[in-house]
Amino acid sequence: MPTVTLDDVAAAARVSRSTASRVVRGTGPVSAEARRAVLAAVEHLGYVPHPGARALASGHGERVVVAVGSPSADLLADPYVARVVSAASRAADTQGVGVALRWLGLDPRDELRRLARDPGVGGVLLVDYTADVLASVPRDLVARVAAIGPADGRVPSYDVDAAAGIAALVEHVLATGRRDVVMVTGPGWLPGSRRAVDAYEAVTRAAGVPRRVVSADLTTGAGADAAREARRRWPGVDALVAMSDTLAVGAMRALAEDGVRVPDDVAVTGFDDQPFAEQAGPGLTTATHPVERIAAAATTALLGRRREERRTFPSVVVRRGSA
Amino acid sequence: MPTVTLDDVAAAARVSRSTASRVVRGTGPVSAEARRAVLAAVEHLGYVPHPGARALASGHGERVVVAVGSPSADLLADPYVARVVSAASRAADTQGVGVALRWLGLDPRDELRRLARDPGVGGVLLVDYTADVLASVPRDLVARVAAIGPADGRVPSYDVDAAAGIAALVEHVLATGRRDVVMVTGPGWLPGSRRAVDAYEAVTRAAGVPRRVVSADLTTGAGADAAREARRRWPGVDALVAMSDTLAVGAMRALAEDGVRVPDDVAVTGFDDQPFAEQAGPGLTTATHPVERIAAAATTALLGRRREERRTFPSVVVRRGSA
DNA sequence: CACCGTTGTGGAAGCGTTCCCACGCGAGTC
DNA sequence: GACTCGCGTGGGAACGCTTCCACAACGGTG
Repeated sequence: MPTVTLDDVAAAARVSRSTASRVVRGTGPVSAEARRAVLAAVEHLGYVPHPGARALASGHGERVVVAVGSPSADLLADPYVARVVSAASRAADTQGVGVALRWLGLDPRDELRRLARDPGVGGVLLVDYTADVLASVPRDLVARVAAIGPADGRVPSYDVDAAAGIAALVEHVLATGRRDVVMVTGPGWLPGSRRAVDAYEAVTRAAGVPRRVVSADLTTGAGADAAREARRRWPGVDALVAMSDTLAVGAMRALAEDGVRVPDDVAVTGFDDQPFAEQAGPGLTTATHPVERIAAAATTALLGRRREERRTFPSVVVRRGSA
Repeated sequence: MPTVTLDDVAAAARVSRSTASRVVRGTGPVSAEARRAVLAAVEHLGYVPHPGARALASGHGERVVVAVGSPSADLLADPYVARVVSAASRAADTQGVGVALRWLGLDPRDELRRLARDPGVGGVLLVDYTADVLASVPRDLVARVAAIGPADGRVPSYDVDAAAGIAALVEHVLATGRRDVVMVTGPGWLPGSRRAVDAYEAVTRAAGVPRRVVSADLTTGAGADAAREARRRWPGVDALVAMSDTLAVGAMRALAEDGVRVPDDVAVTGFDDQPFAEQAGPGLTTATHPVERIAAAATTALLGRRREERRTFPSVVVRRGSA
């Protein structure tokens, strides 16, 4: 089974290799007719660009590096990161390239510079980053970076529509008659935290109910603490809207230990629809976070050198027992 | 910063590019003097071979493919697979290579042949495979394959010492006075199932208590069903030893719904020590499964072309509330 | 002393792309 | 009608490496 090259495609389409290359990469001026012929040939011959050759000629490489930008290395073992890597690996496989996982460390700027210089790196997928990290992306790397999560305009962003998801959850809770809804948000350095709070505030303001926010790290322990803090500060609380399932499960645990019934006394919602959300206590009401689709889209875009400003993926509410 | 090429190295060492290449790859006859000069130049200039150029010229790349051998594609999204991919990606990154994820599909033999032929593939990590898949590894691929899990002698195996882990759990349960211990094992096609049962049988036989086994798919639903089946068939059951945390959590759920108290009426143990094991009901007693370490070791061995027959990693019991 | 294999070496031809440059061509401008 | 302009196109030189081949120098063999 001899490998199909761009020359084969060009010959089949009766154009030059240059034109075939332009069509495949989607750059430069090409007549509609030539484009059609080339695409047909690609389809027919089953052409797949050779990543090595591409890397060699273009000067920048093939590997996709999933770069974890959190200040701590713990998140490298995080299930969320694992899902991103896994989905990216699957998407990369179809293009004949591989994925690597790296922690940006304590000096992200430096590590990003190294990434930009590495001839083997075709693209960088940013995960769990701070605004700081986003700003340290070197200019010459920007074209090869995609952020999994919110971003400013400089770096393209692939993200769940968390604002809509959180808003829908808050509305759901209000629709069931709750009036004292506390938002449990993430740490301040996480860009998503701000966004979640904004969505929550918009809905609660419109509904004329009070706005109450507590902040916590994204662990079950912190979720438990947050639930207790909320009940202490606002004894009348009848709903807890958490920014993540992890937080929510922690909160439910604390409530159960304190003899508070879920959802009868306090409704609880999470976010992400992780596998354990289904297994937790009464079943956690949450909103989906299509991590796999997001990571796959970002990877494909990166490898295709297609540039998109931002792309958001819908989040839908999953009703279970907890709210 | 211009990239350092092999020509630069050759020039600095006052030899030809050919000789420099021989030294770098460690092949072919080279005088001691030339070798020394080249290595010094490599060191001094900070030379790193361009993986793309290498792949292009040599015809074969070095990507590591994580191949999922289960009959169903669902397991591609499995957290276990995600952990393997994630750890492999991290290990691969240190060697400057990438990892791809692929499902072997309904005809694993065919897909494995394709992998063997693919010039971009440096190694294959087998995951979630049947004995069948193991046997279909083509001869010329064997040297580039490692199995994450049990294996026959043909393919090197990197695996947790599940037998010891299960045995320790059964012993722990017996030590707390249980006498009617049911093993909940996985589906027959999974090589690990057999092993778990063997370990269970050895310990129960030695202790002179009855041997009782039910089999189930590795889902919470199946775990719930298995728990009910066990109680129906053996009403006096006072302990459930499951082959995985997922199974155990499902079992606990069914028991709770049926009004059976854990651990007072029935003790439950899992295996894997997954994150949710801590959060489940009374906290799941389980045994560790160092997936990350296993995957990392297998990847490193594969890339270093080091061949090991098999390597097992210890599993230790984690005591929580359920047993 | 012609012949041989062995050992170290350099030259050069690719590998499959991208990208720069030059070319032809028709439509506008003076 | 000679001129620029822009578009679509093709040619060809890289890109950094591996690998094949040729060759020189050498000691050993008939």
